[in-house]
Amino acid sequence: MEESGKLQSEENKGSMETNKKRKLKTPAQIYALEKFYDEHKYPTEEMKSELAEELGLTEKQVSGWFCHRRLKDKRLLKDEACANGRQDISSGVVQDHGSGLGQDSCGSTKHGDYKHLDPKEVESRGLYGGHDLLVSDMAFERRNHYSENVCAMDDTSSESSSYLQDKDSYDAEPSGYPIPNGALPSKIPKATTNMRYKPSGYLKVKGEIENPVITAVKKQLGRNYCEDGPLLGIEFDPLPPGAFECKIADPFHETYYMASRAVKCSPEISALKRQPGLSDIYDLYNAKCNSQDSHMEGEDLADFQDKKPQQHSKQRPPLYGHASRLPSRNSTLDLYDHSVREAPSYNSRENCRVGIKHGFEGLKSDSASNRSDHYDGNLAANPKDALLHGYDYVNLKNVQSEYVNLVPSKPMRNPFVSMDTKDRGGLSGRMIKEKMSSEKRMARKQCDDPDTLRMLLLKAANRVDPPLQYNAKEDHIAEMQPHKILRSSMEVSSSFSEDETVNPSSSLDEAIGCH
DNA sequence: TTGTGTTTTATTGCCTCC
DNA sequence: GGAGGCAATAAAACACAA
Repeated sequence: MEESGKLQSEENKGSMETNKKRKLKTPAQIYALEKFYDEHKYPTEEMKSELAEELGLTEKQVSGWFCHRRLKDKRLLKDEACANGRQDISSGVVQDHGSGLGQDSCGSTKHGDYKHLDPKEVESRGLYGGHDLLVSDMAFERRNHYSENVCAMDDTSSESSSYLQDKDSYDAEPSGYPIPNGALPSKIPKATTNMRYKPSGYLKVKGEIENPVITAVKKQLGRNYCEDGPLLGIEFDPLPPGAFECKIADPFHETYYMASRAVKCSPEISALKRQPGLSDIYDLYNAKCNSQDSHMEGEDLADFQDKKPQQHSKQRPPLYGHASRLPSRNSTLDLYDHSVREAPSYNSRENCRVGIKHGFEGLKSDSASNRSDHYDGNLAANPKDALLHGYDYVNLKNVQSEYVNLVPSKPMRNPFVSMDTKDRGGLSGRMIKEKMSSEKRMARKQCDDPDTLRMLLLKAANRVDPPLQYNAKEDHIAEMQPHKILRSSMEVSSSFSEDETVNPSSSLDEAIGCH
């Protein structure tokens, strides 16, 4: 805490001396804060300290952020209330698609309740994020689709289910939530833990009851079902003509196609797939996305690359100018950095902006310093172990990387669970543009940032699903073909030795170096 | 490239509660 | 009186249109 505080203050000093510019929080920090805020609108001093420490911020900053965040919520709630009349008209469509619980989440009475509830009381009661959703929650959830997305793999909408379980987990020992591959992040920062990083699976949503569709998908996938998404290497059959003309008419039978729809349907994606480099990752991502609005994916990678230099030039000086200035430990900031920077692709306007505003900046600033520092120190230093032993070294990164993998170019859009439909419907042109822009940046970031890329690749390597391509019991994890992924995703021409296969780090570094 | 609008962050003052 | 929160304000950062 003090370290971080000092760190922060020193940084602030340094920056303040030159100019008293405010510092944007990194996406990682934003994410952590948002996540935390999602659970604790009014964190205690202890929590703040903890969070501040984890994020490398000062308590003051954290407090201020929460304060502003509450104000923001309030304001948004107000706006929401103003727009309520209009929303009510279409509430039938708006509410919780596919879950059948829409009425619960959008009741006008909830709003009234909120108005009469002391926020602190509300928070202390754990109403936020719980089943007993308030309008504020809904507003937040809509806005904060980022967290939704993150949870999309942890649990597409685990807000309700996980919260109750986790509500009082702040002081609980990080138990290491099982992540999709069965690996347990052995060490998850408290702040992280409290942010409900429950990689309980992409398809774990608001309970089975709430998402029969998801259950159906699971059933359909059978043994091929992977908690955190489709299997690497799965090739979905081409869609029959006109497969998408009918919108999830029968989700129980069409989910299979939906899962691949994003990949197959979008010409941009198809183009992307042809693109050497991100294609595999992209596939990985897209396969997981079950995206329904592939039309929004119209971001040409070439376009990314064209603009890349421009973006680079726009980058501000690194927030953390030097790795040495950072604590050696794995801070939450660290942990989040890889993933969250790419992650902030909220559905909401607000969150969208976060992604836009912070995503790139955070990446650049941190990638130059702490990431290489800590990340390499942990994962790259012994990526083999990281691979072999799950995610011991990667901690939250792994959990986050679940998300990272999903966000190379677009946010998670779960057609079953999210409020995307509504969001999209409500998105202004600008929002959409921003959203797309944000997605674009995210993808670009992942191309630009070696560490992120490595993270992606490693994650991808870990995601090769044994049941499909290997016998999980027989095949060693080292055989998860990281090199294969590398080749396909990085277009690394060189062949890798066995050692390289075992030690993806070197290969990755090499690849990244080439990159 | 520039102007404009929006969002985010930081600061400050006031209020309430213990 | 101190701590914590809220609200107002300023300024920076950012996106976008002209």
